[in-house]
Amino acid sequence: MFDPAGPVPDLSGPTLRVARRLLGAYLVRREGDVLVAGRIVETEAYREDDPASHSYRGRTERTEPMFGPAGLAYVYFIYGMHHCMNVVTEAAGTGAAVLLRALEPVHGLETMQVWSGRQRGVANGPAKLCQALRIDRAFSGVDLRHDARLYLRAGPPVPDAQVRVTPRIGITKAIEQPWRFVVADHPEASRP
DNA sequence: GGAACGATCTGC
DNA sequence: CAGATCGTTCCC
Repeated sequence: MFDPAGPVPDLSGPTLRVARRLLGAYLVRREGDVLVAGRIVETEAYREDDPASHSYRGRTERTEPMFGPAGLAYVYFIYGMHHCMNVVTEAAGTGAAVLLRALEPVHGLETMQVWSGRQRGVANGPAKLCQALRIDRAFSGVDLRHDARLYLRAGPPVPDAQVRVTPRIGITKAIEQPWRFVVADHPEASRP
């Protein structure tokens, strides 16, 4: 089980390695007395030299957090109705991040069910996990290492034998890059 | 000012 | 596989 006062995960190093390393870490959401947490089981890496990345064409108001220090949140609004959340990586000045695509609920499942309006599969998708944790653009730019309402905590590392690497999902550029990381055979992953 | 598009999800 | 639905970006 996650420790709400435990250490922050190691977010240093290249984006691909951070995306891999974030598997098994906990994303925690606190709203007043309510605490909700999920274990990260699916991620995707987005680098600055990557045509599929929002940072590829330089800084904009929306993507500004991507160019901040590792550990910031980058949350964007997509398709007129969904939010997706990233963990920013690399040194300040470099635009890169890791998209969180699925969580395994580990605390506050009932709250996630209410917040997401679902009974099952509350966080098995990038937009669904934002619903389950009530994350929206207001959180873009917060420091996930120190924020009181949304933060990361280290978890037991996931062994290599349990990690599957595949191309990223839902993009139209750089579709061949195997930059998606999934905990193998995990029921909460958005896809095998 | 306007148009095209999108790191999704659901339901047919 | 089409449709929802609107912020962001880019071009005029």
